[in-house]
Amino acid sequence: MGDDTSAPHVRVRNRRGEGDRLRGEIVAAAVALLDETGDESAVTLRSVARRVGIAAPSIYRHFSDQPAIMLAVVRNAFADLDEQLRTAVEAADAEPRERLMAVCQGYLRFAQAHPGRYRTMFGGLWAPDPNESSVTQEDLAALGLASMRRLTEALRDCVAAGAATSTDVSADAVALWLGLHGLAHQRAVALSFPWPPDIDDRVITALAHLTDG
Amino acid sequence: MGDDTSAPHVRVRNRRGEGDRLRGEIVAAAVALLDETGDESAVTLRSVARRVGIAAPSIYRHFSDQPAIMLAVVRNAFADLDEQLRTAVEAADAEPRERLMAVCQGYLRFAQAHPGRYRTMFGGLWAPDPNESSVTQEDLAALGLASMRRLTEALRDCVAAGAATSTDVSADAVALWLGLHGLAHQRAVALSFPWPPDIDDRVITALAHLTDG
DNA sequence: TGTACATCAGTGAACGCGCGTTCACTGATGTAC
DNA sequence: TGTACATCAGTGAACGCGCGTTCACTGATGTAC
Repeated sequence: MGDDTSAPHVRVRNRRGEGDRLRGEIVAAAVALLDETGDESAVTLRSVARRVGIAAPSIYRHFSDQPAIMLAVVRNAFADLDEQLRTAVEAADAEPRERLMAVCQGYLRFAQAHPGRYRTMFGGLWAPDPNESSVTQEDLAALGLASMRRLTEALRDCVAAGAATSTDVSADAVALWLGLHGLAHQRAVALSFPWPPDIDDRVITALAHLTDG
Repeated sequence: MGDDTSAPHVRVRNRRGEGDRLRGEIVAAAVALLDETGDESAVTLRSVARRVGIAAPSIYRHFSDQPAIMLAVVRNAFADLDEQLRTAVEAADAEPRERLMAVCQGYLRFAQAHPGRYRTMFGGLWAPDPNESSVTQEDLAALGLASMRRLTEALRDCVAAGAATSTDVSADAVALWLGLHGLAHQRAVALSFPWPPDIDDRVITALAHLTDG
């Protein structure tokens, strides 16, 4: 569990022309630190460098500063989340209600499997200062859009099939996401909480306006 | 806006026997820093001391270490939240549906008015390490209970009056809280988000299983 | 009423630490001739 | 095929900073006699 025992990891320098590999290693190390500690502030430039097995200044070849690493981690996490939702919906059978449940459960599973990453994605603290960052506001707002879209489509299909009674799919999809987020976030955070056994279904069914059966 | 212009604040030393006043000033300063920056990590022992106008070591007379300040801030915030819910429900008229809406709106108003404090209360990062803190796990779990209770009671009254169709009030109150939390947290965090105009009612009505009208 | 003294409220200097960042550098390796 | 050299991948030492915490202290003030 000590830093010395994990990853003694004698790193071999990348071949000439393949220096960009290090970028990926840096992000992976940051993600690992985040998942292990669950604490954003444990992901420092120096801790990441130690984890990768390089000198701290080597990071500057790939990231302009420390917040840039966090930004890459978050982008990466949103891509992972969307990928998980995609495979969840593909694995489900054709029935719209099943597909919606699959998307929702996939979302909750992601949060439960990676609580540190989830908290960071939606915690807002990693966000670069808009005054001195080149990352635009729209750029950030777009991050959750892909997942939101999957949820909206799944809900729309339910309504079309008569499995849900929503009369404003876009707005209800947002409401449904808020419920999932509340659930996912609290699970990612709470040490103990009096969870009712069927809380997932309870939240999803109510917010999606699913019909009985 | 600079630290030098705000609070030049020549502090007068407390009278003998009234040293405990400083404890309150320290918590108030920590809350102010949290509300202003929205960032937990900006609340350091030294920044709090600067804000109060005392030397950093003076804090040790009242708090054993830095996490102890955060714990006091969080306890204080939960007490404030419950107080706000109490007055909200008192101000509402007798109709159960109105009272439930008042509790929910009071909750959302608190989060919107104090986003930094809200994030900290439910962010889990301030939590003292259970291994080296005397604060018990139950102690922490009890923090949100008072507010949860108010929500449950309001929902129960709705069901009794036929204004809501829940068949498991305790579980549905948790579900309702999760929706409120998702909403409150996302509002406290997001720089921009495509909020549907009636999102509050949409979330509350669905999760509380309110009947129409 | 006067005075010695214990206590209280708070200070100032110093410590070691990990942090982000800079700077000038090193040594291996692909490439141009 | 040989070789000079530009480039690339990464280093090591150092900087100033703010942090939490410790230590021995100071000076005002209430209290006991």
